[in-house]
Amino acid sequence: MGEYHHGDLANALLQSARVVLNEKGIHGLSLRACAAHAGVSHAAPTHHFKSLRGLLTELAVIAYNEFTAALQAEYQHVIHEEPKVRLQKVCQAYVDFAIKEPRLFELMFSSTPLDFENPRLQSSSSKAYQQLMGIVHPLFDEKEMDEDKREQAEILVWSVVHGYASLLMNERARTGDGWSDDYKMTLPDLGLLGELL
Amino acid sequence: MGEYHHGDLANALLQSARVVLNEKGIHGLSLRACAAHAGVSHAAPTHHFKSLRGLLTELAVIAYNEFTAALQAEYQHVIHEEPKVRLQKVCQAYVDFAIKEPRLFELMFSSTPLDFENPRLQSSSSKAYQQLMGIVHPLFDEKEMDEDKREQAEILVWSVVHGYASLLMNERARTGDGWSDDYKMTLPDLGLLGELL
DNA sequence: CAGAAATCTTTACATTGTCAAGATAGCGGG
DNA sequence: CCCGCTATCTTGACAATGTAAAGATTTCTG
Repeated sequence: MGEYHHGDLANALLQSARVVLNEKGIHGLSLRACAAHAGVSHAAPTHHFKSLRGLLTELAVIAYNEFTAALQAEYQHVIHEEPKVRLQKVCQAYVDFAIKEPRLFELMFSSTPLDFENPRLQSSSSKAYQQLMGIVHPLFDEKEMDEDKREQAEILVWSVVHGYASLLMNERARTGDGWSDDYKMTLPDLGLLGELL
Repeated sequence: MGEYHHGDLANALLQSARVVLNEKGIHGLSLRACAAHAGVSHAAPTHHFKSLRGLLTELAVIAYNEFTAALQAEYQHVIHEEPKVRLQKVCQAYVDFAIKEPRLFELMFSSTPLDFENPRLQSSSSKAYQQLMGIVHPLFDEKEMDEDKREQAEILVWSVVHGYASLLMNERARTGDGWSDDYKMTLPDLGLLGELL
């Protein structure tokens, strides 16, 4: 059993962590459970990640990277559409990621104690933000807005899509991980806000 | 030391829980810490709340009630203003609650394992939702929208204010519980979305 | 006023994060 | 070829925590 020098135990543990995360949820994820799933001793993870916090942080880095990639992929896919459609579809991709990887989304944006001093996490999370804002920004080119208003409007767009995804995940948690009403999986037309406000 | 029959230990423990929550954060809140703060033995809380989950659930009930009360108070305060101003100010009250009681807001909407089967929690949380929707709904009276669109637009309004508050709390967690940029504490004018979409 | 019920304490145990010490493998220098 | 060095992993241990069981104490009830 005691195989020394696994080769790439750090990544193997991250893979195990992801499995455990999806099975047991974020609060069932323990260092010892990851170690057991990877087939190593209970204290092995400590030598690769400083602590549980360290492991969750590295997993969050992976999550942010996949999240950014998903947004980028959708953006490339709809790059020739008109601005409003682009925005709607990229925002839908935001929601889709939360639906497809609810535990990772939870890890990224819930109040999990991550190490925000970690430069890897800072980089990956700020890239995700820059990615989304880089997509939203061109929408303002036709409008007449000063820089302050632009930034505020960008934040509002981010807020609405993030809020929708968060509330959807929240409802998912309440109703017990199963969705009855599938129609909520599609983000409503953002133009409705334009009609209203 | 061993004073039996405290009188109202359940509420005393909830008060202690609130203090501990504000001091140590949601992950530092333990049954034993609450018991110690209330001056009782470490196993006392179990007899009033079934488990840690039970205590967090009751604390969330208090949080939802205060949240609803805050929204209601602001609504009464601006009831004579025009619809858009009403909406903006009530949404600001939503954000203000998150700013004033960040730990309670965290408890309510983060991925904390609460007992959503608890009828008290179901009641208090759904009341908060009904409260906000009851405020948003009159805004649609002048508009021509069918019922489906109305509901979707309501959800979007909820999403934008909740998303803004969530992202603000998120940033607060990253920057270490201290705000440098105070301007973010005021929700941007929702009319900006109208100009854009 | 005595037994019963409610309330709290004490004791105990499993789980977990984390640290320290030891064991094992791969590696380079003689 | 072999000795020692370093990285890697295991074993053992300890404190904190949730939680259950059993005992002690107070209040209630008939």
